[in-house]
Amino acid sequence: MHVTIYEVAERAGVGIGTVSRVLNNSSQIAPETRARVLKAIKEMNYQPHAMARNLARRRTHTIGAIVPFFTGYFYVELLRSIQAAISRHKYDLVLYGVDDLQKKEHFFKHVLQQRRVDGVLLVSMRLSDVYARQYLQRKLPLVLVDAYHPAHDSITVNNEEGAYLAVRHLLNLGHRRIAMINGHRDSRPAQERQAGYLRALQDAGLTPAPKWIISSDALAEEEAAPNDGFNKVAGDLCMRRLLAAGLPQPAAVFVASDIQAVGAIRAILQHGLRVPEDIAVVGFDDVELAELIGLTTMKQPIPEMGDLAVERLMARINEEPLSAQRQHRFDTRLVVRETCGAKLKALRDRDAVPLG
Amino acid sequence: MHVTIYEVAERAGVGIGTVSRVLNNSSQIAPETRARVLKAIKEMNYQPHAMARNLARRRTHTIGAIVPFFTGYFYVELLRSIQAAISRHKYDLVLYGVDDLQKKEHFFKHVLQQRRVDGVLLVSMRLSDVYARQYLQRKLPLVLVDAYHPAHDSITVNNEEGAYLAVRHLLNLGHRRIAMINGHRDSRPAQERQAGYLRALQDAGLTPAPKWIISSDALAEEEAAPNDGFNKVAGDLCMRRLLAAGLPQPAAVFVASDIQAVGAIRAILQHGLRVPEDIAVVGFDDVELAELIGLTTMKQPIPEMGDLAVERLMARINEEPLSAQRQHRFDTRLVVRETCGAKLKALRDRDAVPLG
DNA sequence: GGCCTTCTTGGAAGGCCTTCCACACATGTC
DNA sequence: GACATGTGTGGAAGGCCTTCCAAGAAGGCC
Repeated sequence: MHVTIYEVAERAGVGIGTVSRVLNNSSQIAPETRARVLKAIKEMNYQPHAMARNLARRRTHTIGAIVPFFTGYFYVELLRSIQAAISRHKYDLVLYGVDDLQKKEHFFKHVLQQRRVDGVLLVSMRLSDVYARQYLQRKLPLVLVDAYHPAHDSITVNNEEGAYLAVRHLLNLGHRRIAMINGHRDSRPAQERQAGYLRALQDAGLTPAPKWIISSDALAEEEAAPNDGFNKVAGDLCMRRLLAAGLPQPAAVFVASDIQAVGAIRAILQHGLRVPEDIAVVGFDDVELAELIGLTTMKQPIPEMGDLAVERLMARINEEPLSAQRQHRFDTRLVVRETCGAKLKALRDRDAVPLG
Repeated sequence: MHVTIYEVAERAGVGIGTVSRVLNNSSQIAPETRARVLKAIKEMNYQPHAMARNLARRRTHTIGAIVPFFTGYFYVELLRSIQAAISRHKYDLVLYGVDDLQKKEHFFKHVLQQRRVDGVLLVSMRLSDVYARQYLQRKLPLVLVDAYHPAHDSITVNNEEGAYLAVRHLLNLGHRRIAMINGHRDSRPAQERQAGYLRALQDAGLTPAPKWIISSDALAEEEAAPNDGFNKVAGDLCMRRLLAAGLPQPAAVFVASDIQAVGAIRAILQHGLRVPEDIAVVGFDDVELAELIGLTTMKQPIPEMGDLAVERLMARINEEPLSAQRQHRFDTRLVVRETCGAKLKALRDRDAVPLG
């Protein structure tokens, strides 16, 4: 039914090996022969059968991405850059969307064992030592993005420092009563961001108030959406708790993700308070959404992370000798918009009558 | 290196055919034999080689999705439901993200010719007759989502009616000066939405003002982002044009996509006007974002569309005799939030002293 | 002319599975 | 006992490519 390499070979009056060599433009072929083969290929509209190639080459020309698919924006933007980079390398991208963290093991296994892919990108998910070892054993290249394991390449962000800078910014604006809303603290980024928050307060000589650190894992299962807690509902609920915690109220909140910040802002407004006048808000991620709503936040270089992840993975797949460092950590950058009140303050300061 | 079916067969003391039959739990196998084979499989941690299976079965157990990847939210949400549905069918999803409409042909060809996938979902992209025919010829199942071609299955939304209802809603609120902002009008949804807008005005006895119908294709190439024009920048620029068109100003705008509406709203605010008091806005799509910013919009049943698309595709792949209808058209539903001013009006109406 | 290289080419083997045909055996029927 | 039927199994063929080995042809050298 479909044209095969045998038919092409026959038509071109050559052997199948020759056709294959033309296809993979390998080694030396007489220019005249190559032309004949190419002509036959064109005339018969021949396309090699991808599966057969994969089998013969022991390469699938495909990479798999295991991505949490519940939250949204951050992953989407990452996925976009990953997809673009992979496409540049002429690889296919198989997407394994994990909509429930319970199922992630299934995908780990699936990808690992069926040899459908040449390499794997694992996004924002904890890799257990068991699987870390298995991937190494099977020599299946693996790059972690927004996640970390000492035995594998990883692309992360300096979460601790980012959180530190975010809180520092709020401190510089004169705030002292600064709360924090976090995702589930079993994730590494959540832990690191909290550490940064604490360090910033301590460096400023402030004592963090436990009741002002609210994580979505503190919420009842049914309340917060499940999974990693980095979602709008969790942000909303955490903020309500914070507001219900009694006076004095925090004057500012550092929220560990933009999407939670959206929920938190809504809760503040519904409580009859204003952002940033009554409560200033700084988020983390800088997803597109943040710009739309004027959220001050820490920018993660999402496209760069995706790009680098793919480059690393390709290098592993092609067994290029890699430059020493296997772990890359990007810095974050403060993006000042409306919700932190900095612009408002600048206006006021300008208009204020100098006392001196 | 890897365990093969031969080794399993040897260990279990059976033939390879038997192992294969156990693997595909096909036909009758003596329970005792099956148990022996399963035991061997387990002991050797055997996993069949996906590529070899694919080659032998002439099935890839993979479906491809060609999705425009530049705009964002609508596609993401669709993709999420597609991914979930595919995963339920134990299929893999290969994602072809088209970041530039110029490249779409490349993917059409790629998918078509290399037989990497058992079926294709084509999202929001026009399918030329040439490719429509080629897909039929090669018997590669194809389902269009948010796109239409008479020769293939398609899942669409009643855009004309949706737009009609949106404008009707604005009319009901008492508005007469209603403008429209659209995406590139070479896309079918854009055309249909415009048709609905015009019909609503005409039904109300109003004459549409050409200068109040602004499409992103009217913008200079460099200004608007490229591709389909359904994006924030285009929305912003179109709105500016509208405001620059002189008095009287429109009192309401129907925007053909939520993401453009976001841009439009920003333009309105920056122009010193208020939403909805000075200009009411209604969007189209109801992406998550819409809820976040309180945008009144026409809801497309995005998850249902993704689900149905996959079901249809699976039915085609499995050559199930399909129920007659190949084209499915979902209805849209008005979701009233803040930007249309309906809630505001309701408040006022309640507080107003009855004149009678 | 004889021998050695260097190009270029053909095609078998191999990658790992599914499927189909054939066969062995058990059971049932008259 | 002869035959039909049904059940369970083995393994060759086939799916379509890449790769490697062998070998023919052509050219160079003494």
